[in-house]
Amino acid sequence: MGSSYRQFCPVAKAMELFDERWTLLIVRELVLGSEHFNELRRGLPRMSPTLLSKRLHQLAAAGIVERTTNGSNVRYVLTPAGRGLEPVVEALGTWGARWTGRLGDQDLDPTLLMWDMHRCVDRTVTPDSRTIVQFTFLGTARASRRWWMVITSGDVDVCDEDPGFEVTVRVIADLRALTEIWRGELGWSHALRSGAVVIDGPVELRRSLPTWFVPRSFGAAAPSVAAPLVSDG
Amino acid sequence: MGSSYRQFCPVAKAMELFDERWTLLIVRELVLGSEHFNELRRGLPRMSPTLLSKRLHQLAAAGIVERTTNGSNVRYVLTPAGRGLEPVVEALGTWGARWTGRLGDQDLDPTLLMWDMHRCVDRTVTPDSRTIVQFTFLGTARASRRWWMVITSGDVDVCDEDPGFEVTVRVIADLRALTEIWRGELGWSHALRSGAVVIDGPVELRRSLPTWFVPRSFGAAAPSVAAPLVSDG
DNA sequence: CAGTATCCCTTATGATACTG
DNA sequence: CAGTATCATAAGGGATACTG
Repeated sequence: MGSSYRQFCPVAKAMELFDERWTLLIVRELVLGSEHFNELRRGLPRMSPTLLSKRLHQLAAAGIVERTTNGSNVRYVLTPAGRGLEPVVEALGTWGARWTGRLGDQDLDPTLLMWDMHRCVDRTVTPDSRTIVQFTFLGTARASRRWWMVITSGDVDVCDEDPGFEVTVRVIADLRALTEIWRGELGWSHALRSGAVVIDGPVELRRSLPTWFVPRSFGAAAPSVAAPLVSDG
Repeated sequence: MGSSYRQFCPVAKAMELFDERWTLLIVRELVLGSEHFNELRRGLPRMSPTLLSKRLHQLAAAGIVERTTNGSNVRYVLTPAGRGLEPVVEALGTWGARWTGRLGDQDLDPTLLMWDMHRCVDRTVTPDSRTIVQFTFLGTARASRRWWMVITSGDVDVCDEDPGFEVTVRVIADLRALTEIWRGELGWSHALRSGAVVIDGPVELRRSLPTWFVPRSFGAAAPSVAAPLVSDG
Protein backbone atom coordinates (compact mmCIF):
# COMPACT_ATOMS: atom_id res chain seq x y z
CA MET A 1 0.00 0.00 0.00
CA GLY A 2 1.04 3.58 -0.45
CA SER A 3 2.44 5.35 2.52
CA SER A 4 0.18 6.66 5.21
CA TYR A 5 -1.41 10.07 5.09
CA ARG A 6 -1.24 10.23 8.87
CA GLN A 7 -4.80 11.37 9.06
CA PHE A 8 -7.64 9.95 11.10
CA CYS A 9 -10.15 10.78 8.40
CA PRO A 10 -11.82 7.65 7.00
CA VAL A 11 -11.47 8.96 3.47
CA ALA A 12 -7.74 9.24 3.97
CA LYS A 13 -7.54 5.78 5.50
CA ALA A 14 -9.41 4.37 2.53
CA MET A 15 -7.30 6.23 0.01
CA GLU A 16 -4.14 4.85 1.53
CA LEU A 17 -5.23 1.64 -0.09
CA PHE A 18 -6.57 2.99 -3.35
CA ASP A 19 -4.29 5.79 -4.36
CA GLU A 20 -1.97 3.39 -6.06
CA ARG A 21 -2.31 2.75 -9.71
CA TRP A 22 -4.49 -0.21 -10.77
CA THR A 23 -5.70 -1.21 -7.34
CA LEU A 24 -9.29 -0.14 -7.72
CA LEU A 25 -9.47 -1.51 -11.23
CA ILE A 26 -8.60 -4.92 -9.88
CA VAL A 27 -11.45 -4.54 -7.46
CA ARG A 28 -13.68 -3.60 -10.38
CA GLU A 29 -12.68 -6.76 -12.20
CA LEU A 30 -13.40 -8.86 -9.15
CA VAL A 31 -16.75 -7.17 -8.71
CA LEU A 32 -17.50 -8.01 -12.32
CA GLY A 33 -16.82 -11.63 -11.58
CA SER A 34 -13.25 -12.38 -12.59
CA GLU A 35 -11.63 -14.85 -10.26
CA HIS A 36 -8.50 -16.20 -11.91
CA PHE A 37 -5.19 -14.55 -12.47
CA ASN A 38 -5.39 -14.72 -16.20
CA GLU A 39 -8.97 -13.55 -16.26
CA LEU A 40 -7.82 -10.51 -14.36
CA ARG A 41 -5.03 -10.04 -16.84
CA ARG A 42 -7.44 -10.00 -19.71
CA GLY A 43 -9.42 -7.28 -18.05
CA LEU A 44 -6.23 -5.37 -17.27
CA PRO A 45 -4.14 -6.01 -20.34
CA ARG A 46 -1.78 -3.09 -19.81
CA MET A 47 -0.78 -4.22 -16.38
CA SER A 48 2.33 -6.32 -16.01
CA PRO A 49 1.83 -9.68 -14.35
CA THR A 50 4.40 -8.78 -11.76
CA LEU A 51 2.46 -5.76 -10.71
CA LEU A 52 -0.84 -7.60 -10.75
CA SER A 53 0.65 -10.21 -8.50
CA LYS A 54 1.96 -7.58 -6.15
CA ARG A 55 -1.36 -5.80 -6.00
CA LEU A 56 -3.24 -9.00 -5.30
CA HIS A 57 -0.94 -9.65 -2.40
CA GLN A 58 -1.53 -6.16 -1.11
CA LEU A 59 -5.26 -6.55 -1.42
CA ALA A 60 -5.08 -9.85 0.40
CA ALA A 61 -2.98 -8.30 3.15
CA ALA A 62 -5.54 -5.53 3.44
CA GLY A 63 -8.32 -8.06 3.86
CA ILE A 64 -10.10 -7.09 0.68
CA VAL A 65 -9.34 -10.19 -1.33
CA GLU A 66 -8.96 -13.79 -0.35
CA ARG A 67 -6.77 -16.13 -2.29
CA THR A 68 -8.07 -19.66 -2.16
CA THR A 69 -6.47 -22.72 -3.66
CA ASN A 70 -8.12 -25.98 -4.41
CA GLY A 71 -5.42 -28.29 -5.60
CA SER A 72 -3.88 -26.34 -8.43
CA ASN A 73 -6.97 -24.22 -8.83
CA VAL A 74 -6.35 -20.70 -7.60
CA ARG A 75 -9.12 -18.23 -7.10
CA TYR A 76 -9.27 -14.64 -5.91
CA VAL A 77 -12.48 -13.71 -4.21
CA LEU A 78 -13.62 -10.53 -2.57
CA THR A 79 -14.07 -10.70 1.17
CA PRO A 80 -16.99 -8.91 2.79
CA ALA A 81 -14.78 -5.83 3.03
CA GLY A 82 -14.05 -6.16 -0.66
CA ARG A 83 -17.69 -6.49 -1.57
CA GLY A 84 -18.24 -3.39 0.49
CA LEU A 85 -16.31 -1.52 -2.15
CA GLU A 86 -19.00 -1.97 -4.73
CA PRO A 87 -20.63 1.37 -3.90
CA VAL A 88 -17.26 3.04 -4.23
CA VAL A 89 -16.68 1.58 -7.67
CA GLU A 90 -20.24 2.43 -8.58
CA ALA A 91 -19.86 6.04 -7.49
CA LEU A 92 -16.62 6.41 -9.39
CA GLY A 93 -18.13 4.88 -12.49
CA THR A 94 -21.14 7.11 -12.33
CA TRP A 95 -18.96 10.15 -11.97
CA GLY A 96 -16.64 9.00 -14.71
CA ALA A 97 -19.50 8.39 -17.11
CA ARG A 98 -20.95 11.77 -16.37
CA TRP A 99 -17.92 14.02 -16.23
CA THR A 100 -15.03 12.41 -17.94
CA GLY A 101 -15.71 13.64 -21.43
CA ARG A 102 -15.15 12.06 -24.75
CA LEU A 103 -12.92 9.04 -24.87
CA GLY A 104 -9.47 9.51 -26.33
CA ASP A 105 -8.53 7.34 -29.25
CA GLN A 106 -6.10 5.57 -27.01
CA ASP A 107 -8.93 4.50 -24.73
CA LEU A 108 -10.51 2.46 -27.48
CA ASP A 109 -9.47 -1.14 -27.35
CA PRO A 110 -11.20 -3.88 -29.29
CA THR A 111 -9.67 -6.63 -27.20
CA LEU A 112 -10.96 -5.13 -24.01
CA LEU A 113 -14.32 -4.37 -25.52
CA MET A 114 -14.77 -7.96 -26.66
CA TRP A 115 -13.67 -9.26 -23.29
CA ASP A 116 -16.04 -6.97 -21.51
CA MET A 117 -19.00 -7.67 -23.77
CA HIS A 118 -18.53 -11.41 -23.78
CA ARG A 119 -19.14 -11.65 -20.09
CA CYS A 120 -22.34 -9.71 -20.28
CA VAL A 121 -24.25 -11.81 -22.75
CA ASP A 122 -27.79 -12.40 -21.63
CA ARG A 123 -28.33 -15.99 -22.62
CA THR A 124 -32.03 -15.79 -21.95
CA VAL A 125 -32.44 -13.73 -25.09
CA THR A 126 -29.87 -15.31 -27.39
CA PRO A 127 -30.87 -18.15 -29.72
CA ASP A 128 -31.03 -21.58 -28.13
CA SER A 129 -28.62 -23.15 -30.55
CA ARG A 130 -24.97 -22.33 -30.78
CA THR A 131 -24.57 -18.85 -32.14
CA ILE A 132 -21.47 -17.29 -33.63
CA VAL A 133 -21.23 -13.55 -33.81
CA GLN A 134 -18.47 -12.17 -35.91
CA PHE A 135 -17.30 -8.67 -35.14
CA THR A 136 -15.34 -6.57 -37.57
CA PHE A 137 -13.97 -3.24 -36.49
CA LEU A 138 -13.26 -0.49 -38.90
CA GLY A 139 -10.18 1.60 -38.58
CA THR A 140 -8.39 -0.86 -36.37
CA ALA A 141 -5.09 -2.60 -36.76
CA ARG A 142 -5.44 -5.75 -38.79
CA ALA A 143 -4.48 -8.03 -35.92
CA SER A 144 -7.34 -6.97 -33.67
CA ARG A 145 -9.84 -6.25 -36.39
CA ARG A 146 -11.86 -9.40 -36.43
CA TRP A 147 -13.39 -11.35 -33.56
CA TRP A 148 -15.63 -14.32 -33.06
CA MET A 149 -17.94 -14.72 -30.15
CA VAL A 150 -19.23 -18.24 -29.63
CA ILE A 151 -22.39 -18.31 -27.59
CA THR A 152 -23.66 -21.64 -26.39
CA SER A 153 -26.17 -22.40 -23.70
CA GLY A 154 -23.38 -23.13 -21.30
CA ASP A 155 -20.73 -20.64 -22.19
CA VAL A 156 -19.57 -17.59 -24.08
CA ASP A 157 -16.13 -17.44 -25.64
CA VAL A 158 -14.33 -14.80 -27.62
CA CYS A 159 -11.37 -15.33 -29.84
CA ASP A 160 -9.50 -13.50 -32.52
CA GLU A 161 -9.12 -16.56 -34.70
CA ASP A 162 -11.79 -18.17 -36.76
CA PRO A 163 -13.11 -21.02 -34.62
CA GLY A 164 -14.33 -22.73 -37.76
CA PHE A 165 -18.04 -22.67 -37.06
CA GLU A 166 -20.39 -21.07 -39.49
CA VAL A 167 -21.02 -17.44 -38.59
CA THR A 168 -24.60 -16.78 -37.50
CA VAL A 169 -24.58 -13.02 -37.55
CA ARG A 170 -22.07 -10.36 -38.40
CA VAL A 171 -21.45 -7.03 -36.74
CA ILE A 172 -19.40 -4.46 -38.61
CA ALA A 173 -18.73 -1.48 -36.47
CA ASP A 174 -16.72 1.59 -35.97
CA LEU A 175 -14.79 0.86 -32.82
CA ARG A 176 -15.66 4.12 -31.16
CA ALA A 177 -19.31 3.72 -31.98
CA LEU A 178 -19.57 0.26 -30.48
CA THR A 179 -17.62 1.37 -27.44
CA GLU A 180 -19.97 4.27 -26.94
CA ILE A 181 -22.94 1.98 -27.31
CA TRP A 182 -21.41 -0.23 -24.69
CA ARG A 183 -20.92 2.72 -22.37
CA GLY A 184 -24.54 3.70 -22.81
CA GLU A 185 -23.72 6.94 -24.55
CA LEU A 186 -25.04 5.96 -27.94
CA GLY A 187 -28.13 4.02 -28.83
CA TRP A 188 -28.05 1.01 -31.13
CA SER A 189 -30.82 2.43 -33.21
CA HIS A 190 -29.00 5.68 -33.76
CA ALA A 191 -25.76 3.90 -34.62
CA LEU A 192 -27.54 1.60 -37.04
CA ARG A 193 -29.31 4.48 -38.69
CA SER A 194 -26.12 6.44 -39.10
CA GLY A 195 -24.31 3.39 -40.42
CA ALA A 196 -21.65 3.50 -37.73
CA VAL A 197 -22.70 -0.05 -36.93
CA VAL A 198 -24.09 -2.60 -39.33
CA ILE A 199 -25.64 -5.91 -38.36
CA ASP A 200 -25.70 -8.50 -41.05
CA GLY A 201 -27.72 -11.69 -40.80
CA PRO A 202 -31.27 -13.07 -40.54
CA VAL A 203 -33.72 -10.33 -39.81
CA GLU A 204 -34.87 -11.61 -36.45
CA LEU A 205 -31.28 -11.77 -35.24
CA ARG A 206 -30.56 -8.34 -36.59
CA ARG A 207 -33.47 -7.15 -34.53
CA SER A 208 -32.62 -8.90 -31.31
CA LEU A 209 -28.85 -8.70 -31.23
CA PRO A 210 -28.81 -5.28 -29.54
CA THR A 211 -30.50 -6.86 -26.56
CA TRP A 212 -27.98 -9.65 -26.21
CA PHE A 213 -25.35 -7.57 -24.47
CA VAL A 214 -26.29 -6.09 -21.16
CA PRO A 215 -23.65 -3.74 -19.86
CA ARG A 216 -23.02 -4.05 -16.19
CA SER A 217 -21.04 -0.90 -16.65
CA PHE A 218 -21.22 1.25 -13.64
CA GLY A 219 -23.05 4.44 -14.17
CA ALA A 220 -24.35 3.39 -17.54
CA ALA A 221 -27.67 4.83 -16.50
CA ALA A 222 -26.65 8.41 -17.05
CA PRO A 223 -25.58 9.28 -20.57
CA SER A 224 -23.84 12.57 -20.36
CA VAL A 225 -26.27 15.36 -21.05
CA ALA A 226 -24.59 18.46 -19.68
CA ALA A 227 -21.22 19.64 -20.86
CA PRO A 228 -18.59 17.07 -20.02
CA LEU A 229 -15.11 17.98 -18.97
CA VAL A 230 -12.45 18.71 -21.48
CA SER A 231 -10.79 15.56 -22.69
CA ASP A 232 -7.06 15.49 -22.36
CA GLY A 233 -6.82 12.49 -24.68
CA MET B 1 -2.63 13.52 -13.85
CA GLY B 2 -1.38 9.99 -13.71
CA SER B 3 -0.87 8.28 -16.98
CA SER B 4 -3.78 6.82 -18.85
CA TYR B 5 -5.04 3.32 -18.25
CA ARG B 6 -6.06 3.13 -21.88
CA GLN B 7 -9.42 1.74 -20.94
CA PHE B 8 -12.83 2.98 -21.95
CA CYS B 9 -14.30 2.01 -18.60
CA PRO B 10 -15.62 5.04 -16.71
CA VAL B 11 -14.10 3.78 -13.49
CA ALA B 12 -10.69 3.74 -15.15
CA LYS B 13 -11.22 7.18 -16.62
CA ALA B 14 -12.14 8.49 -13.20
CA MET B 15 -9.21 6.81 -11.51
CA GLU B 16 -6.81 8.38 -13.94
CA LEU B 17 -7.53 11.53 -12.02
CA PHE B 18 -7.66 10.14 -8.52
CA ASP B 19 -5.00 7.49 -8.33
CA GLU B 20 -2.43 10.06 -7.44
CA ARG B 21 -1.62 10.74 -3.86
CA TRP B 22 -3.53 13.56 -2.13
CA THR B 23 -5.84 14.42 -4.99
CA LEU B 24 -9.04 13.13 -3.48
CA LEU B 25 -8.16 14.52 -0.09
CA ILE B 26 -7.99 17.96 -1.61
CA VAL B 27 -11.45 17.37 -2.98
CA ARG B 28 -12.56 16.33 0.47
CA GLU B 29 -11.25 19.57 1.91
CA LEU B 30 -13.03 21.57 -0.73
CA VAL B 31 -16.24 19.67 -0.08
CA LEU B 32 -15.85 20.50 3.58
CA GLY B 33 -15.67 24.13 2.71
CA SER B 34 -12.02 25.14 2.54
CA GLU B 35 -11.38 27.68 -0.16
CA HIS B 36 -8.00 29.25 0.40
CA PHE B 37 -4.59 27.84 -0.16
CA ASN B 38 -3.57 28.04 3.45
CA GLU B 39 -6.86 26.63 4.64
CA LEU B 40 -6.20 23.65 2.44
CA ARG B 41 -2.73 23.40 3.88
CA ARG B 42 -4.11 23.23 7.38
CA GLY B 43 -6.32 20.34 6.43
CA LEU B 44 -3.42 18.65 4.65
CA PRO B 45 -0.50 19.46 6.90
CA ARG B 46 1.74 16.71 5.60
CA MET B 47 1.52 17.87 2.05
CA SER B 48 4.19 20.16 0.72
CA PRO B 49 2.97 23.48 -0.67
CA THR B 50 4.63 22.69 -3.96
CA LEU B 51 2.64 19.54 -4.34
CA LEU B 52 -0.58 21.17 -3.23
CA SER B 53 -0.06 23.83 -5.82
CA LYS B 54 0.59 21.25 -8.49
CA ARG B 55 -2.49 19.28 -7.59
CA LEU B 56 -4.68 22.34 -7.63
CA HIS B 57 -3.49 23.10 -11.10
CA GLN B 58 -4.21 19.56 -12.17
CA LEU B 59 -7.68 19.72 -10.67
CA ALA B 60 -8.29 23.00 -12.42
CA ALA B 61 -7.09 21.56 -15.71
CA ALA B 62 -9.43 18.62 -15.18
CA GLY B 63 -12.35 20.97 -14.66
CA ILE B 64 -12.95 19.93 -11.09
CA VAL B 65 -11.80 23.08 -9.41
CA GLU B 66 -11.98 26.68 -10.44
CA ARG B 67 -9.45 29.20 -9.27
CA THR B 68 -10.95 32.62 -8.93
CA THR B 69 -9.18 35.78 -7.98
CA ASN B 70 -10.70 38.95 -6.72
CA GLY B 71 -7.93 41.43 -6.46
CA SER B 72 -5.43 39.64 -4.28
CA ASN B 73 -8.05 37.32 -2.91
CA VAL B 74 -7.65 33.84 -4.34
CA ARG B 75 -10.27 31.16 -3.93
CA TYR B 76 -10.55 27.58 -5.06
CA VAL B 77 -14.06 26.42 -5.63
CA LEU B 78 -15.46 23.14 -6.85
CA THR B 79 -17.08 23.24 -10.25
CA PRO B 80 -20.25 21.24 -10.87
CA ALA B 81 -18.03 18.33 -11.83
CA GLY B 82 -16.19 18.73 -8.56
CA ARG B 83 -19.36 18.83 -6.55
CA GLY B 84 -20.34 15.68 -8.35
CA LEU B 85 -17.53 13.97 -6.49
CA GLU B 86 -19.28 14.27 -3.18
CA PRO B 87 -20.88 10.82 -3.48
CA VAL B 88 -17.46 9.38 -4.26
CA VAL B 89 -15.92 10.92 -1.18
CA GLU B 90 -18.92 9.84 0.82
CA ALA B 91 -18.70 6.25 -0.38
CA LEU B 92 -15.01 6.10 0.37
CA GLY B 93 -15.54 7.57 3.81
CA THR B 94 -18.28 5.16 4.60
CA TRP B 95 -16.14 2.27 3.51
CA GLY B 96 -13.14 3.59 5.41
CA ALA B 97 -15.11 4.05 8.59
CA ARG B 98 -16.52 0.58 8.33
CA TRP B 99 -13.54 -1.48 7.23
CA THR B 100 -10.37 0.33 7.92
CA GLY B 101 -9.80 -0.89 11.43
CA ARG B 102 -8.34 0.77 14.43
CA LEU B 103 -6.37 3.92 13.83
CA GLY B 104 -2.64 3.68 14.12
CA ASP B 105 -0.95 5.96 16.62
CA GLN B 106 0.52 7.85 13.74
CA ASP B 107 -2.96 8.70 12.47
CA LEU B 108 -3.72 10.68 15.61
CA ASP B 109 -2.99 14.33 15.20
CA PRO B 110 -4.20 16.98 17.61
CA THR B 111 -3.59 19.80 15.17
CA LEU B 112 -5.72 18.18 12.54
CA LEU B 113 -8.39 17.22 15.04
CA MET B 114 -8.69 20.78 16.28
CA TRP B 115 -8.78 22.12 12.76
CA ASP B 116 -11.46 19.64 11.79
CA MET B 117 -13.58 20.20 14.87
CA HIS B 118 -13.39 23.95 14.78
CA ARG B 119 -15.14 24.09 11.46
CA CYS B 120 -17.98 21.95 12.66
CA VAL B 121 -19.16 23.95 15.62
CA ASP B 122 -22.90 24.29 15.70
CA ARG B 123 -23.32 27.86 16.81
CA THR B 124 -27.02 27.40 17.37
CA VAL B 125 -26.29 25.36 20.48
CA THR B 126 -23.23 27.14 21.85
CA PRO B 127 -23.63 29.93 24.40
CA ASP B 128 -24.51 33.33 22.99
CA SER B 129 -21.56 35.07 24.55
CA ARG B 130 -17.98 34.50 23.57
CA THR B 131 -16.93 31.08 24.69
CA ILE B 132 -13.43 29.75 25.09
CA VAL B 133 -12.90 26.02 25.16
CA GLN B 134 -9.51 24.88 26.26
CA PHE B 135 -8.44 21.43 25.12
CA THR B 136 -5.66 19.52 26.80
CA PHE B 137 -4.51 16.26 25.29
CA LEU B 138 -2.87 13.59 27.34
CA GLY B 139 0.07 11.68 26.03
CA THR B 140 0.90 14.24 23.38
CA ALA B 141 4.05 16.21 22.73
CA ARG B 142 4.12 19.35 24.80
CA ALA B 143 3.98 21.64 21.78
CA SER B 144 0.63 20.36 20.56
CA ARG B 145 -0.83 19.52 23.92
CA ARG B 146 -2.92 22.54 24.65
CA TRP B 147 -5.41 24.35 22.44
CA TRP B 148 -7.88 27.15 22.69
CA MET B 149 -11.02 27.38 20.68
CA VAL B 150 -12.62 30.78 20.60
CA ILE B 151 -16.28 30.62 19.68
CA THR B 152 -18.08 33.84 18.97
CA SER B 153 -21.36 34.41 17.23
CA GLY B 154 -19.54 35.29 14.06
CA ASP B 155 -16.58 32.98 14.04
CA VAL B 156 -14.68 30.05 15.45
CA ASP B 157 -10.92 30.14 15.83
CA VAL B 158 -8.41 27.66 17.13
CA CYS B 159 -4.93 28.40 18.29
CA ASP B 160 -2.22 26.72 20.22
CA GLU B 161 -1.36 29.82 22.19
CA ASP B 162 -3.34 31.28 25.01
CA PRO B 163 -5.45 34.02 23.41
CA GLY B 164 -5.74 35.68 26.80
CA PHE B 165 -9.47 35.36 27.32
CA GLU B 166 -10.82 33.64 30.34
CA VAL B 167 -11.45 29.99 29.68
CA THR B 168 -15.12 29.07 29.76
CA VAL B 169 -14.86 25.32 29.77
CA ARG B 170 -12.00 22.86 29.75
CA VAL B 171 -11.74 19.53 27.94
CA ILE B 172 -9.03 17.16 29.05
CA ALA B 173 -8.90 14.18 26.77
CA ASP B 174 -6.96 11.24 25.65
CA LEU B 175 -6.17 12.07 22.04
CA ARG B 176 -7.30 8.74 20.72
CA ALA B 177 -10.53 8.90 22.66
CA LEU B 178 -11.47 12.33 21.36
CA THR B 179 -10.51 11.29 17.85
CA GLU B 180 -12.71 8.23 18.10
CA ILE B 181 -15.55 10.33 19.40
CA TRP B 182 -15.08 12.61 16.47
CA ARG B 183 -15.17 9.68 14.07
CA GLY B 184 -18.37 8.47 15.65
CA GLU B 185 -16.82 5.32 16.99
CA LEU B 186 -17.07 6.23 20.63
CA GLY B 187 -19.86 7.99 22.48
CA TRP B 188 -19.23 11.01 24.66
CA SER B 189 -21.10 9.43 27.50
CA HIS B 190 -18.99 6.33 27.40
CA ALA B 191 -15.77 8.32 27.21
CA LEU B 192 -16.84 10.55 30.09
CA ARG B 193 -17.79 7.58 32.21
CA SER B 194 -14.51 5.84 31.57
CA GLY B 195 -12.58 8.99 32.27
CA ALA B 196 -10.91 9.04 28.86
CA VAL B 197 -12.39 12.49 28.47
CA VAL B 198 -13.12 14.98 31.22
CA ILE B 199 -15.11 18.17 30.82
CA ASP B 200 -14.51 20.80 33.43
CA GLY B 201 -16.71 23.84 33.85
CA PRO B 202 -20.24 24.97 34.73
CA VAL B 203 -22.62 22.06 34.81
CA GLU B 204 -24.86 23.26 31.99
CA LEU B 205 -21.86 23.63 29.70
CA ARG B 206 -20.52 20.24 30.74
CA ARG B 207 -23.84 18.85 29.68
CA SER B 208 -24.17 20.60 26.38
CA LEU B 209 -20.60 20.65 25.09
CA PRO B 210 -20.87 17.22 23.45
CA THR B 211 -23.52 18.65 21.17
CA TRP B 212 -21.44 21.60 20.07
CA PHE B 213 -19.36 19.67 17.58
CA VAL B 214 -21.21 18.08 14.73
CA PRO B 215 -18.96 15.90 12.63
CA ARG B 216 -19.57 16.21 8.96
CA SER B 217 -17.34 13.19 8.72
CA PHE B 218 -18.33 11.00 5.92
CA GLY B 219 -19.66 7.68 6.99
CA ALA B 220 -19.84 8.68 10.60
CA ALA B 221 -23.23 7.06 10.69
CA ALA B 222 -21.90 3.55 10.86
CA PRO B 223 -19.71 2.77 13.82
CA SER B 224 -17.89 -0.37 12.99
CA VAL B 225 -19.77 -3.31 14.38
CA ALA B 226 -18.41 -6.32 12.54
CA ALA B 227 -14.77 -7.24 12.58
CA PRO B 228 -12.74 -4.52 10.93
CA LEU B 229 -9.73 -5.22 8.85
CA VAL B 230 -6.34 -5.72 10.34
CA SER B 231 -4.63 -2.43 10.91
CA ASP B 232 -1.22 -2.10 9.42
CA GLY B 233 -0.45 0.94 11.49
C1' DC C 1 -2.54 -21.94 -15.73
C1' DA C 2 -0.28 -18.95 -12.32
C1' DG C 3 2.72 -16.66 -11.42
C1' DT C 4 8.51 -14.85 -10.57
C1' DA C 5 12.76 -12.68 -11.84
C1' DT C 6 15.13 -8.82 -13.68
C1' DC C 7 16.19 -4.48 -15.26
C1' DC C 8 15.88 0.19 -16.00
C1' DC C 9 14.27 4.49 -15.69
C1' DT C 10 11.00 7.93 -15.10
C1' DT C 11 8.44 10.24 -11.68
C1' DA C 12 6.47 11.19 -7.65
C1' DT C 13 6.96 13.41 -3.66
C1' DG C 14 9.09 14.84 0.80
C1' DA C 15 11.88 18.60 2.78
C1' DT C 16 13.28 23.13 2.94
C1' DA C 17 14.12 27.65 1.65
C1' DC C 18 12.67 31.54 -0.67
C1' DT C 19 9.57 35.47 -3.20
C1' DG C 20 5.84 39.00 -4.80
C1' DC D 1 -1.39 35.40 2.19
C1' DA D 2 -0.24 32.59 -1.83
C1' DG D 3 2.44 30.46 -3.67
C1' DT D 4 7.70 29.02 -6.52
C1' DA D 5 12.32 27.16 -6.69
C1' DT D 6 15.40 23.60 -5.92
C1' DC D 7 17.12 19.13 -4.68
C1' DA D 8 17.77 14.42 -3.50
C1' DT D 9 15.91 10.09 -2.77
C1' DA D 10 13.06 6.46 -3.13
C1' DA D 11 9.65 4.04 -5.60
C1' DG D 12 6.65 3.11 -8.66
C1' DG D 13 5.85 0.70 -12.38
C1' DG D 14 6.56 -0.60 -17.57
C1' DA D 15 8.64 -4.23 -20.52
C1' DT D 16 10.14 -8.73 -21.21
C1' DA D 17 11.68 -13.17 -20.41
C1' DC D 18 11.36 -17.07 -17.75
C1' DT D 19 9.61 -21.15 -14.35
C1' DG D 20 6.86 -24.91 -11.71
